[in-house]
Amino acid sequence: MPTVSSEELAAAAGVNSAKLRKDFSYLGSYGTRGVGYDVEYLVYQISRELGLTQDWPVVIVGIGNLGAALANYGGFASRGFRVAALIDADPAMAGRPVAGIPVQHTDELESIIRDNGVSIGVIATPAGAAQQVCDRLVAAGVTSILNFAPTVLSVPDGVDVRKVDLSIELQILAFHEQRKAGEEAAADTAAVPAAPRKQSATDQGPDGDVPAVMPA
Amino acid sequence: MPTVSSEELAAAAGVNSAKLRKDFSYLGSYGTRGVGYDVEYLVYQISRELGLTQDWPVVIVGIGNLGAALANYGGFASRGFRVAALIDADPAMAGRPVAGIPVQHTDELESIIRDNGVSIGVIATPAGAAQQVCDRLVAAGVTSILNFAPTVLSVPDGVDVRKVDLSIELQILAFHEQRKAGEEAAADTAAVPAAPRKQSATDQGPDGDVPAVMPA
DNA sequence: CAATCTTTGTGCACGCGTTCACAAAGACAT
DNA sequence: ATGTCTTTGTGAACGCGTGCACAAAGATTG
Repeated sequence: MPTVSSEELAAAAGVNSAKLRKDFSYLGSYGTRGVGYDVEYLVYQISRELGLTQDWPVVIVGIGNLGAALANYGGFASRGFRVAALIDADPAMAGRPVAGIPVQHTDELESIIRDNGVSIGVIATPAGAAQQVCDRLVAAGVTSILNFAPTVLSVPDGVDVRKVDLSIELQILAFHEQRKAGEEAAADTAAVPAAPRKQSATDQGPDGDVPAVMPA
Repeated sequence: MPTVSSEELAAAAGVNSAKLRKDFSYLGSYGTRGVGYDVEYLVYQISRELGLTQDWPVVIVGIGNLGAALANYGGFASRGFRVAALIDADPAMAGRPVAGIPVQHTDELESIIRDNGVSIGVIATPAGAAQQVCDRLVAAGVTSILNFAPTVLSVPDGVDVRKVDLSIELQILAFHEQRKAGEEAAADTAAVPAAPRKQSATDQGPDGDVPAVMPA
């Protein structure tokens, strides 16, 4: 029986072994003292807790470049997600297969959701269409939405929305890049608004540590 | 002069006003007591601290669906990012414009990086090509990499890598969805590995609060 | 100019999460 | 079976971040 100790796992993940054990203990007492954790059993228990052992039918609405990329993305199937349907508002797209799945027209959105028992929807439409699509998804019974459109969606209570902004990660990289470069960078060309009046003692440009407002 | 108070901002963002003021204080003393923060000045200071006032040339490598989606993404330009070049290994792609930018062949990767002073690279290639592309980017002088390929990249010290896994957000939604549904869900069909031996008192399936291992 | 009122900036205390440290559990050797 | 050795599971302490509460600052009014 292949096993791992919390110490090994912690070293591999770069975290504290005690924290790892405490986290595992929330799932139950699956380890064996003096031996460690049975790998296969542990993997199954974590998978189950995370919902990876269930089959989640999802629909992707908006089959542009991004929607097509998502449909082709291999990581979904391996984590229990099944693309139940691809939906697009363009009639010219209807019937055309993307990633082996025929695109269906928006008119059929409601019936697709109901027939497949879909509870998770992915929105990859232009910003302008996102809220409307969102409303229809929710009305048809979807309770979780992954939003790639650059809009804040408003939904009723009980519906979860997660927004993915593809430029945020880039922004974080740029933030660190800026600090790597030090403050040798030339003053930038953008107009600098005048300070409101006073000359604060601490008003001396970026310096010191990473501000708490920035994600790590 | 239009101003905002920390109270107004905190209410809008749904956070504590004291924390917001403390965060702002890391950037310097930009508020005026009795009045609030000068909006224009505050926006500029935050933008500068986050690196939004600089111009960041980036290259996108791998112009498939995802690469094309990124090239077309409007959010980049508005945040100081400029797509300096699109690069693909397929000779058939070379010269073809995507989002108004001609695709260039991988052979030119090094010269593109050097000529444009690119320090941030985006990898949207298949998993198999990612590490090789990464190595070439780093050798050419790139020090920050945004990786959309489903692989863990290894890089020398001093190079930042951020990995974007499009299915992680979906997984988080599924996790919450599972909890919404309660434990009424039928036992799933996957084979359940036998418990190693003992019958633990706490081994009674998911229950209680959200485990600390799960992101919020 | 003095008094008042608003809002910032921050010291301090509280609470939560991480880490330490160890007793209990169980495997394994003798 | 008894003892030793490894590793878990967790109580307790520590440290950090959040939020409270207030003094200081400055605008505004009479």
